Amino acid sequence: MTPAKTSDKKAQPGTDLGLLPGLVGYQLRLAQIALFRDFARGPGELEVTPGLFGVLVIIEANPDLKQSDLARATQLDRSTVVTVIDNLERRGLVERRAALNDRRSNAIRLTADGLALLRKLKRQVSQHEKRLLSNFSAAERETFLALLLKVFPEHR
Amino acid sequence: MTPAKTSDKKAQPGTDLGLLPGLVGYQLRLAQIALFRDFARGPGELEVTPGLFGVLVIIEANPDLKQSDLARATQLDRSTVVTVIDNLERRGLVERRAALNDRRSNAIRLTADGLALLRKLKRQVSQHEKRLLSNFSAAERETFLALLLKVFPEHR
DNA sequence: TACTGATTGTTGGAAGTCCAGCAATATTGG
DNA sequence: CCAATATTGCTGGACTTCCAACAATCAGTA
Repeated sequence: MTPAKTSDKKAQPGTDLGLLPGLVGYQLRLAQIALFRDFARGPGELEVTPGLFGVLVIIEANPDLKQSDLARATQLDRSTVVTVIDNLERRGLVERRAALNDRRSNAIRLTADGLALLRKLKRQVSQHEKRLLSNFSAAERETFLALLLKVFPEHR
Repeated sequence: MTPAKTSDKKAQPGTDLGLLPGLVGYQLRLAQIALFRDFARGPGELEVTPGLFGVLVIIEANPDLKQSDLARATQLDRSTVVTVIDNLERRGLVERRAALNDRRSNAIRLTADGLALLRKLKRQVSQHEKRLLSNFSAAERETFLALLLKVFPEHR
């Protein structure tokens, strides 16, 4: 959930990056940027960012979710979730209902359109992952995933 | 180079994350977010983001760098570099000089203050890396770095 | 039950980033 | 040498995100 459309930027080889390439933090950052740029790519490009995709998946998996819980699950601020849901609601992918037991909360759920889009997105994301890991063996993929989880274990 | 100060958000265990946790792209994203949040942490907190740190390192390693080259090296847009340099210049860490051979370009270099700050930052970043990899053996660190580089090899 | 404190969604303001387009300057081809 | 093209830094507008503060509502306690 950040800007970045589809510009094809490559690193400038002529420039000295100093100590950066040896920093795991730096490479993690670069990989994430590249990931974001690649996400929307591919034949059937749908107007969704990795963050929005995550939001839709979580809403599908947790019908009538509260916005605050969504915020916690996605690591977004509550106020950001307001904007995000505004966006998705305007596009008819999601709807806010009154929660049953709590008059403060909204119960968020996918609309039929939202569900249909999510189906397409899942296929697209699957392609994206394939592309991402095209150089990886199955074992490497597992190792990579395990190491990523190890970075900040307290956060999951 | 993104917002995010120091809020202590943890994942909500009660919420089903669906297929997300199995996606390398998702875990990469999460790790990057956690990385960002941790970056400024620590005893001597200096007001710099990972992105700004990278900018300073590159400027130090390439005296009289042009803004456009900086943009390519940092994967930022040229217009974003304008803002970033404005910021650093206002803080007296960096200066724009007229380039010698090209009247369009600026030659960016660190000021004495910038260099001094960068020294401190390097120590801080080193601590950050240690924290980041506190659960990693040396071999795991190497493996992790190698796998990160493998994600989008065409970009380096 | 009535207070006190927490939680929920929202708004407003700030920051960082992107893209499209601009004028000034460089570079290249005829 | 000149015209066409490319590059450079910059501005303006749009997004996304954050934080701080708020009113409404809920939950726990005296």
